[in-house]
Amino acid sequence: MDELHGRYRAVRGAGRLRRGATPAAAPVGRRVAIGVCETDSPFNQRPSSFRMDRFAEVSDQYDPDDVEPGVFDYWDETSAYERTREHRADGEEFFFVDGPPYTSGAAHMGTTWNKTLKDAYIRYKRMRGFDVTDRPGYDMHGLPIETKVEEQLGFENKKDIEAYGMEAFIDACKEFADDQLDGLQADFESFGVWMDWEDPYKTVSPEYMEAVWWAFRQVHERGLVERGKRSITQCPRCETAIAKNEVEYHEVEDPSIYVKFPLREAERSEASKRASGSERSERHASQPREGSLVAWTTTPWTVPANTFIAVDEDVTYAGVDATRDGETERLYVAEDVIEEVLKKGRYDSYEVAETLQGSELLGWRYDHPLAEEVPEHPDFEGAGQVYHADYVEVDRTGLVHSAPGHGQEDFERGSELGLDIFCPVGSDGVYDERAGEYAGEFVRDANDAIIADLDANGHLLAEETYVHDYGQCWRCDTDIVFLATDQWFITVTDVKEELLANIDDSEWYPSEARDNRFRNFVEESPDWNVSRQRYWGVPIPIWLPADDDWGGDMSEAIVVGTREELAERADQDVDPAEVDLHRPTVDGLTITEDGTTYERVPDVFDVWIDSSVASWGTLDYPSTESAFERLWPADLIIEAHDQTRGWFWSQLGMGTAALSEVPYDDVVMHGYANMPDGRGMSKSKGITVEPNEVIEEYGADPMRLFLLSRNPQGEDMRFSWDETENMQRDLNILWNVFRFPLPYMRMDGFVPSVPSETERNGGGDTADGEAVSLADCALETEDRWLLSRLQTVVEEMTAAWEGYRQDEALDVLLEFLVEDVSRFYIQVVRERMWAEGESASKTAAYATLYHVLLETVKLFAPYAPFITERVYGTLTGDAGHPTVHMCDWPTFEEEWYDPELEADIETVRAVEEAGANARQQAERSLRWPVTRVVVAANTDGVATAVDRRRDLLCDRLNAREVELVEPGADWTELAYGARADMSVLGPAFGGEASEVMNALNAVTVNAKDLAALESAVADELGRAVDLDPDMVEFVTETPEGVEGTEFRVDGDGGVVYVDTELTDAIEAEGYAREIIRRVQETRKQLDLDVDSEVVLELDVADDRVADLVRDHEALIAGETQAEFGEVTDGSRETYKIEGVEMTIAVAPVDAATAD
RNA sequence: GGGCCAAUAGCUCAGCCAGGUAUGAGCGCUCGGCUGAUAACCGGGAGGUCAUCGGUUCAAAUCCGAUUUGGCCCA
Repeated sequence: MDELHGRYRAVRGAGRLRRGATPAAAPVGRRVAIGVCETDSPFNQRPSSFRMDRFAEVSDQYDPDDVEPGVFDYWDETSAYERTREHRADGEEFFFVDGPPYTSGAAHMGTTWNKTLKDAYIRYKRMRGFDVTDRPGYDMHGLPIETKVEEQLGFENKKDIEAYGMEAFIDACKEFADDQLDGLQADFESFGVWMDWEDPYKTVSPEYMEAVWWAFRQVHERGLVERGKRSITQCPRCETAIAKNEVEYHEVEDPSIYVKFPLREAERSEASKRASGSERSERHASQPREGSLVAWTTTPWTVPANTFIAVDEDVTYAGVDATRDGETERLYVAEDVIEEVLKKGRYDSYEVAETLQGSELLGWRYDHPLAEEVPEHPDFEGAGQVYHADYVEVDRTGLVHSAPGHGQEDFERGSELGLDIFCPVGSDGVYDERAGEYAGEFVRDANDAIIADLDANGHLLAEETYVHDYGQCWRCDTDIVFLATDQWFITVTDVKEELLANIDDSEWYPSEARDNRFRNFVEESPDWNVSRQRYWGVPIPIWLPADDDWGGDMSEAIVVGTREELAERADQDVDPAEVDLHRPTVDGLTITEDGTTYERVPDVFDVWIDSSVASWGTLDYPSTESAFERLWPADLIIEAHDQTRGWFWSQLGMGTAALSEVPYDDVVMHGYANMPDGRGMSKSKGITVEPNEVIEEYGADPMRLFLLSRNPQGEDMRFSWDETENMQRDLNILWNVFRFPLPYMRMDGFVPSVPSETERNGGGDTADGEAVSLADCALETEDRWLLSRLQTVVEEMTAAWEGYRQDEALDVLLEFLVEDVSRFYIQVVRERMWAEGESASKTAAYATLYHVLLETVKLFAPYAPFITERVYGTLTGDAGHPTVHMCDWPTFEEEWYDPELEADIETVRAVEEAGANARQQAERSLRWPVTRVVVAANTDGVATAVDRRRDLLCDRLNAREVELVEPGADWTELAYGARADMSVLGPAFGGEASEVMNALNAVTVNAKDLAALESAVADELGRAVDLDPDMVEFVTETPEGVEGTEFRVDGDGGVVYVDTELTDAIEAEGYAREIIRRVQETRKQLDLDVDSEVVLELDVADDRVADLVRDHEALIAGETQAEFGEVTDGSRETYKIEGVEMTIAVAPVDAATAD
C-alpha cells in the first residue's frame, strides 16, 4: 500500500540542514496541495511581496524553503503559466509530445529527470518565441494496473475477476489509475514543471481510445492486420500473453532429461524431400534402422506435444552401440558428444557403429515416447520425423526435441515445414483432454509423472536437474509457458523496408543510438502481437461473424474505426458522444450486415498500442482534425534509452503502419538515473533516492540544476547529493550577486530601463523618463568587458541548447556567473558603487550590472524557475513581465561584442593571479600598496594587452606603477645564479667539487651565459674552471624585496614581479587601510547602518607610525563615516598591526542611531 | 548467452570522434589571504598505474582486440 500513497509534496520547514551528509529517512510529510501553504507560512502574511517593490530588501542568504513556496503562490495569484502561454499564442507552433508515464506508483528520480528535461526545453522554446504544445499524458491501461488491483482485492486469478464482475473490476482499475495520476501530477508540479495540468491526455478517455481504433483501422486498410497462431509467452496466472519485453528472467532449477525417441523401421518418407530437398539423403533414409534418437530437454511437459526431431544437416552424427548391464542398444547422437551423453546414461562401454552426416538422418521416423499415455499425440502427416533446423547446436546431444505447439523456434520451423500445430495446453497452463493421462494437470506439476512414464517405457536415458535463467511474468513472478495460440497481429514485417527508410526521417540525439541500437532492433523485429486476453485496455475493434467458422479472411471481418461508425453500424442504440468504449460495454454490441451477425472478439489491445498513437491521440485526432493537420508529426520527444524498444519503436511501427510516416522529428534519448554508487535504482529493493527527499534537503531549483547539468544524450546519470549541494551553493552566488547592488541602487534611486510588456508587443518607448539605459552611460573598461562576455555566453549557450546540450550551456552560464560576474566584475566595481553622491561612473556600473543580472536571470530561467522568478521580480518591480518565463531568450548583440577586450582581460586576470601569488611569497598583503609591478611578457600579444590595461592592472594589483618588459628583452634588474648538478660536477672536479659548488652558489651573472658564469666563478675562486652546460642549471634571482611568479594565457605568458620595497607613503597608506578595516569591523559588530556616523579615537603607540597615519586621517574618516574625537562610551580595542600597538575606539555619533 | 553504452584526482565530470607534455575543471582536503556581497569571497598546495591486459604507431587517456566492473536492451 505504501506505493499507492508514497508521494507527498514536501512540507517545508525551517529545519533543512544546510550541509547534510546523507539525509535521514524520507520525511513523513502530509499531502499538501500545490500552492497552498501552511497557516504559519510567512507568505500568508505577505503574499508574493517580492513583486511589490523594485529593489526591495531580500534575505541575506538564498533559501529555497523561503523562495519556492512564495513563487508557487505568486504563480497561482497571477496565473503566470496561463499568461505565459497566452503571450506566445501568436508564435510559431512547436509540437512537443509528452511520452505518457504509466500511472502506477510515484515519480521516481528517472521520471523526475525526464520531466525536468522536458520542462526546461519547453521553457526554452517558449522564450525563443514558440507557441509550444505542452499537453502532458498518462498511460493508464494495462496488465500492471490490473494486477495491482487484483492484489488489492485479494484475487488469485481470472476466475476471481469474473466472479467479482468485469464492470466493477474495470471501475476499480479506472479509480486506481486516476488516483495514481493525481499523485504523479502533484509530484511533477512540486518541482516546477509547467505543462497543461488542467487538460492532460489520458489513454482511457473516449477521444484517445478512438485514436487507437482509428489507427488500427488504418492499419487494417493497408492489409497489415491478421489473426494467426504464434508461439507466445503466456502467463498462466494472468491467463494472457505478455510481451517479450515484459518477461523477466530469474534463475530457476528445472529437470534436465535425455529422452530416447525409438526409431520406427524407416521407409523413405515424402517429408524427407520437404525437409532438405537433397538427393544424397535418400539412399540412407531408405535403409531400415533400429535404435533411438537421443534428445535433451528441460521441459518434460512439452514432450506430449513432440512433433519432430531437429538435426543440423552439416553436423556429423554417430550410431553408437552402447552397453549397460550386458544389454546393448543403438543410440544416435552428434559425434562430438558421444562420451558426454553415454556418461550421463551410465553405460559401461560403447562402440561407434557408423557415422553419418546430419543430412543422412533427414526423414527418419520415430515413435512418440508417450504414445500410450497421450493417444492423441501428433501423428499427422509429417509428424514423428527428423528435419533440419538452424537452431540446432552441438551441445547436449545434437538432436533437438521440437514441439511447435510450445517453443518459439519450434513453432516457426514447424510452420515452415507445413506441420500442424499441436498444443494440448489451455491459457491457464493446464493440459486439456488431448493430453490423455495428463489432462487436468498444471503442466509443471506433470513433469514428474512424465519423467516416470518415460522411464517406465524405457525411453529415459538420464535425468538430472539444471539451473538456468527462465522467464517469469513481470507483474506476478509466475513462470511463463510457451503456447501456440490464436492472437491478433500487426504484420510489421510486411513493411520492414518502409520502417527502415522512415528511421532516417528523424534525428536522434545522440545519433549513434538511432544508427546502431534502434536500426538493429527494427531490422530484427517480428510481427507485432497486439492482443491480450484481459479486461483493462482498449478493446480490439474487430467484429467477426458470430457462427464461429471465420476462416481468417480479413475482408470478412469488420474493423470499426470511430465512435460515430460504431453508432451507425451497431445493432443496439449507441450515443457516440456518450459511449464508453471499454469492456464490457462494447462486448455486448453486435453488428448485423447482409444477414450475418458479427460479434466483437473478446481481446483488448496490448497497452503498448495505447502510447504508440500518442502523437495524434494528444491532439484528439480523429475527433478533432485541425490541430493534427497543422502540427503533426511531433517536433520533439524526450525519453530514456529503454524506450528504444518501447515508445520510440511503437510510434515508428504504428506511424508507419497507419500513416506511412515516422511520427516524430527530433528524439532526445537520455539515460537512466542511477544511485550515487552507480547501481540501478530499484523501488522493490529499497534502493532509491526519492525526489521529494532531495527537494526537502536542498530545494527544487538545486535539484533541477543538478539534473540539468548532466548530459541528456544517452549516458546514465549518477545521482549525487554533493553535486546537488554545490548547485545550491552556485544559486547562492546568484543570490549574492543579485542582492549586492540592491541597497546602493535603492539609496541612489537608480531607475533602470526595463523592456516592458507593451514595448515587446508593439514597440514604442514606455520607459520612465529618468530611466537609465546602457547607451546613455559612460561605460568603463570592465563594464564593456562584462557586456561583451555576456554576448559570448549568450551565443555559446544558444548553440548548446539548439544541439540539445543544455548541460554544456549551464556550464558556460555558471562559469560566467561565478568567475566573471562574482569573482571579477563585482570585486572591481565595489568601490565605484560605494562612492557617495552622483557619479557617472557609478551610474554606468549600476546600468551594466543591472543589465547583466537581468539577462543572466533569463538565461537561468529554464533551469531554475523559482529563484529566477524571485530575482526577476525584485529587479523589475512592476515594470517587467508578470513572470520571468514570459521573457525572450537573450540574443547576441553585436554592438557589445569586443573579443579583443575579452582577450585583454583574460591576460589581466592571469597577471593579477600571478601578482597575488608573488605578493603571498613576499608576505605582503593586498591591502598594502606596492611601488611597482614588473610584467615580463613572452609575446607581443601579452605585452600589448598589459600595456592597454595598465590602469586596471594597477588597480587590481594595488600597485603604484606597472612596468612592462617587452618580449625578447631582459629585465635589467634581474640576475642569474646557478645550481650545481653534483652528479656531474663531482666526478669532474673530484676533491675540489664542493669548493666549486660553493663558488657557483655565491655568484650571479646578468644573463644565462656559460662563459660569463665561468668568469664569475673564476673571480670568486681565484682560478679558472671549465664548466660544461650539463653541470649547471641557471636560476633567476630577483632583486631584494622582489618576488616573481609565472603566468600563462592560452599558451602565451610571462612573469610578474612584485616589488615590495617600502616607502613612507606606502607604509602610511598600508597602516591607514589596516585601521579602516578594523573600524569597519567594529561598525559591523555595533550593528550600525552603512551610512550612520561614528566618532573615532585612535591611539598609535609608535610616533613614526602615528605621523604616517595622520597623513591619511581624511581617508580614514571618509571611508568609515567617522569624525575624530574622544570616545568615552563605545567599543575600544587594542590591536598589534605589523608589530605596532594601536588602540581603536568607536562610538555612534548619536546613541539613537546605534541600534 | 547476444547487442549497445560507460569506466580519467577522494567525489561529480571535461578531454577521446580528427593520437602529440593531463599547465585538466568544479567540489572536497590543506595552508594562507580578504573583510560593508561577510554563514559570502580570493590565492597557493597536495592529490592521477586515465579500470586491467595486449596490439597498432616515432608517439595512445584518445585507435584496435580481449578481460573486469556497472548500466540498458534482448534471449
